[in-house]
Amino acid sequence: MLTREADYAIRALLRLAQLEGDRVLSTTRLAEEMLIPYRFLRRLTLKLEEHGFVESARGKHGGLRLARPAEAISLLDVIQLMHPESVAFNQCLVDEASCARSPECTVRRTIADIQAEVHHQLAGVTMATLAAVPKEE
Amino acid sequence: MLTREADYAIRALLRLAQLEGDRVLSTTRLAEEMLIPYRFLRRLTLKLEEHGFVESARGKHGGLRLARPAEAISLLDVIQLMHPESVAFNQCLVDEASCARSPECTVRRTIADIQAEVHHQLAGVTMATLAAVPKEE
DNA sequence: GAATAATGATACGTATAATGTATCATATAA
DNA sequence: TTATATGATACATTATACGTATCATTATTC
Repeated sequence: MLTREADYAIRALLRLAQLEGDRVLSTTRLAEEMLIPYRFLRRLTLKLEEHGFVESARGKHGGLRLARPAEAISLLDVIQLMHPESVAFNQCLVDEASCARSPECTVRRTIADIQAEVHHQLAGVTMATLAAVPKEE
Repeated sequence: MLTREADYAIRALLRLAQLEGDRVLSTTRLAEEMLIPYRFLRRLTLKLEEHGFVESARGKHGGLRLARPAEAISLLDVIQLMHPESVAFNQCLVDEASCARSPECTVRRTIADIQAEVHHQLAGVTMATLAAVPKEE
């Protein structure tokens, strides 16, 4: 399950992907448009900036823009940044030492295969993909 | 991420799937063999029984066995019983009313598609599938 | 029939994390 | 110089995952 934080991050980045040129959008408007709690978004965008997903302009008429092409930001990227565990399918696939069983155990291998497939799919959807969908949102 | 409860349930059912005939296995041994905390397993098996996954025999030499064929118990079945949220990929896919956005929003539809694919895969792996793997566990 | 070994049912405790809010500092445009 | 923006943290509140504990009931075996 996506956390709200990851969900909000995806929606915020999607909106920024829709901006033209090097326009910026303020966090205030971003929060309003995407129905995200303002203060939550503020904290969240700091992390996005820290990790090179967005750039910010301070002061009046400041705001945010993507720091890299929308094609270069996948759902997997965002989720792994915001909440790595939500794309891990079992504890042992995050922390090997957390499980006393064999690393080759049937359950682990089976779950790992499914996880790999999901990661592949999540990596295939980028902010450009989402932004290209005729908007209904 | 699978919860420990779901993980344990899968491992317990897998072990029971390996029993021959209508043999039973006690919770004590099941816990030992599959490295599951005994009391946790006790509570967990009640739920499995309540929902028709296992049958129990009480008294001395009692224990548990599968209540239906191993082929008829998929990973999806078990996870959905133990922890439905862990196979839901977003809050809005569990509780429509939790989100004020359009049901047709891009993010929701995209995540829903990926969720459907994962469910398909989880439904394709049964306790019989797992039990058939040459054991290394 | 008493002792033993098993499950049935439920209640309790604790630590972590998700979600959201608040505060103060800093930068920039008009 | 004022207003509007972000930078950086700290705080509060639930919810829940995980594990433990307790008492009752059933069936086998000697």
